[in-house]
Amino acid sequence: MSEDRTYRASELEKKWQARWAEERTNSLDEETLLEADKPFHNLMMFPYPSAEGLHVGNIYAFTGADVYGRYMRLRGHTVFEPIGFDAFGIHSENFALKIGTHPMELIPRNIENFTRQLKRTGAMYDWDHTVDTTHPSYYKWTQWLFLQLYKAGLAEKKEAPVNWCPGCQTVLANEQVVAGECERCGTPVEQRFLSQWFFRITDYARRLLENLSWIDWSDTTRKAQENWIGRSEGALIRFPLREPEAASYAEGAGPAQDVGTQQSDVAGDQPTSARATRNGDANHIEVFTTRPDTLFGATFMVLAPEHPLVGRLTSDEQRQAVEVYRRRAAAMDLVARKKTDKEKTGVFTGGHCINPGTGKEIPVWIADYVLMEYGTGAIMAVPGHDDRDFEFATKFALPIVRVVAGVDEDGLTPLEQAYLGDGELLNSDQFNGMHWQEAKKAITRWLTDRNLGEEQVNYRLHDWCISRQRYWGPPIPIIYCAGCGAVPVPEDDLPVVLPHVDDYRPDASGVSPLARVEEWYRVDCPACSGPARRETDVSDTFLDSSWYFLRYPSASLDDQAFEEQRTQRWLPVHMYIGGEEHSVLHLLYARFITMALRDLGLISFEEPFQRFRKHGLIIKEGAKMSKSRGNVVVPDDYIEDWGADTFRTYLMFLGPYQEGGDFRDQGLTGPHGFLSRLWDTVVRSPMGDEPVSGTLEQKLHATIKKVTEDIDGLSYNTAIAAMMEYLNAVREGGRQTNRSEVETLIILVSPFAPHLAEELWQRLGHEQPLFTRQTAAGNPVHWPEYDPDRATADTVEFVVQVNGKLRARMAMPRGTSEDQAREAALADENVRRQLDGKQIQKVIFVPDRLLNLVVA
RNA sequence: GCGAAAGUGGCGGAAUUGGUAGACGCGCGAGACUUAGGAUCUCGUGGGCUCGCCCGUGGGGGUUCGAGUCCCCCCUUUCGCACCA
Repeated sequence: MSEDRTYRASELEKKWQARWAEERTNSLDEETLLEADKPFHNLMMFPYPSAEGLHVGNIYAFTGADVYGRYMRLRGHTVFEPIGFDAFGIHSENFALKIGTHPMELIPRNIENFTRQLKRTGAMYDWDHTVDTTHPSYYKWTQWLFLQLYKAGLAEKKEAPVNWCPGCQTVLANEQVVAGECERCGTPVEQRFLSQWFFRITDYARRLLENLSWIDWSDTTRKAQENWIGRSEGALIRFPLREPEAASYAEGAGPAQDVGTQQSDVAGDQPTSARATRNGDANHIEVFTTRPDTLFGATFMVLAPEHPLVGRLTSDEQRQAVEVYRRRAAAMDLVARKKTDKEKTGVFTGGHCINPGTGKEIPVWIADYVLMEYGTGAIMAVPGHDDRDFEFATKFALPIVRVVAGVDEDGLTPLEQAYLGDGELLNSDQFNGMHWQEAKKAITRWLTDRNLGEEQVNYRLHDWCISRQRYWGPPIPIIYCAGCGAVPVPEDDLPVVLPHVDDYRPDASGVSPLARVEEWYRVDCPACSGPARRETDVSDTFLDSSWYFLRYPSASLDDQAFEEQRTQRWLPVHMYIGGEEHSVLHLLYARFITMALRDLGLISFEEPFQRFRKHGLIIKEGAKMSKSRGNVVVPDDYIEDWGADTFRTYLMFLGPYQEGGDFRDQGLTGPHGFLSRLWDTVVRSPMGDEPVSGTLEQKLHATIKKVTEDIDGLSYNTAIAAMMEYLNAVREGGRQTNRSEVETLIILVSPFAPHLAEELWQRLGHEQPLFTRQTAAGNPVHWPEYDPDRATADTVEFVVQVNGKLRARMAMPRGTSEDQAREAALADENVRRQLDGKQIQKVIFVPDRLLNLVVA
């Protein structure tokens, strides 16, 4: 039976996978979902099922998560490890268009292929509780979620300048615009003004930021969110208006109407941010500044070209120039608009306002370097102390005044560039001599007393635009009626099923493909039964993924999105592992949705992920993997050749999991040799039944300790190295091995190589597998304990230094005293030669480590 | 420009309350064995030489008995953010 004794990974893995499927080893039954005593929700970011199949990067991510889940399971937890498919969205749709297959055919095919691949990796997914975001049974609840936010006033429709991708022909979220280009296709993004649905995530900016201080997440991810939310402290300051002499506004005339007509032909007059509604009242322009201390240095004001007060401030002489400039700015795509290296442009409006500090009149300009989307869309320009304002003032010969002086500087020290350093105020009346930090508070207080300003905190975060003028997404469940306005689809009528449309191509009109399907969008108004029309936009795919983790435990229920008891049992997610590329997109939205649901009383926690850890990225032979380079690792081939166990173990070994590493074909032989040797030890060579030998016992305990601690900290590479080291010691010199010496190792290796471990476990005569069907009571505890006393060696290698240089190593019993160590050191020939009869001036003794003799 | 992380043998990477630099693996060299297996086993493998030392963790300073680890300056790389007032 020699065949029986050869390590045939592929056959053996298929055997165990079949058994897991048959015995539902990894599926939780309803009772377990409801009652689990020690629940552990082990979540990984669900994949987008591309046509290319599972990428090695996916497997890397998933394996790291699966190792952790298996480890927790061996410690007795009931581990819920779900997987699903994030299959809506522009990416799928674009690909479907490209190959000419309808997404409703393409996506199920991709999902099937992904499922096959995922099963082959040996991860312990619960295939009875998966989600597919494109299935009506899932997006019914995505639509339901929208309705809950709508009812709570957190969803609103507003006309707004949005990022428009001419390539994908759709609106993009700010997060999907990378350096002014479409994240997906790289086309420069343009500005358009469309009526869109927004979620008021900015209402949660403060909480989203503050909770970052206590959630247990990878530091870099928290930092990325912190930057994205972008809190800045400063002041809101009101500058009284001085209207242009020649302006055609008669006293008492309603300027607002005029503003409206001025705006409409140029650009929308709505602010993007829900909170930026304060551009000033009839008599003031408001600005936000982080440097209220430089108020007296504000020598002019700059408004965004889209600012609603521009029309009113513009004088007749300047009107034409202003209009031309505004038109140009509106037409400009956002790449060009936001390029920082281009020369500043701008136009004087002819209008003025009063600097409330100096009481002097200052001119009001418009320029595209001021963005309507941030703050109030207007700035007080302080050219003396701001680089951008300095550049602008220099170009247009506007006055530059110094109001902060550093050491050895005074009011006469010329400014060759904006001064941003530390210093004291000058040219600022009663605030002269004050340190600028102090002046910030003092001037803000002074303004507050006069009702000309107040302290203000501003966030960079924008509201979340969820409308997409595309086909492949869940229709937004709103109906428009001439009489009733926007009416939510009654919950009983959900889902609003996405119809099968043959021509789902987007077009440049900015109107969704669904708007061409009259029989679909024509409906009766749910309120008045009159003729009405459905919303024809679909929602952003980030909405699908913002709540999927809530769905998993309740995935088998069709009467509610997430059932209370299950939710309480399994959420918040205990461990979430995923890529850093989702630091500010998915992870922020998921947090927002969770907070909103909690405020609505639908769940009882406000942070969705107790622990989040990012995984690193895999490169191939030192280079980024890409199709164009032709160096993409196709996992199927490797798994077929080497087995899933070797592939998994190698992926976890090639570098620190949280940092990624370099995939090298030759590298696979290392872990493969290790697993083969383990196999040989158990199966091919006779094992004795002696207890663990003395030195090995210490090594075994040290290994258990190391592997346990390393898996806890996701340091998989060093955990594997420790196991290799141990196995090498067990087999050293071809010695007779004992069953007692390898049995524990099989358990330690099982999170990485579960198939092999089960097979060896069985061959050692165990009737029950390591991973048994999970129950509410938990799992059998297999993970070994270690004895801390036995995990340390009795003998240490002790080092003797002379003047900090290594001169001798000697084996010493643990706990050797300084005197004994010194005696031994002085007996060493080499040490004696180094000392050369010199006077020992100082002795440093580190117990069980070293002795350092310092001589003159 | 701002922020974050990182620079260690031929290669992937170990080691930081400051205490033996290079664990483990790949590759390479020498040998053994053969049930020919992506074998296995043994020994070696940072550089240099006068064989006892010297040099060595991107570069340069510093603190210390002792620095890959701490401090200062600089260089390089990667990843975020980027006219955010």
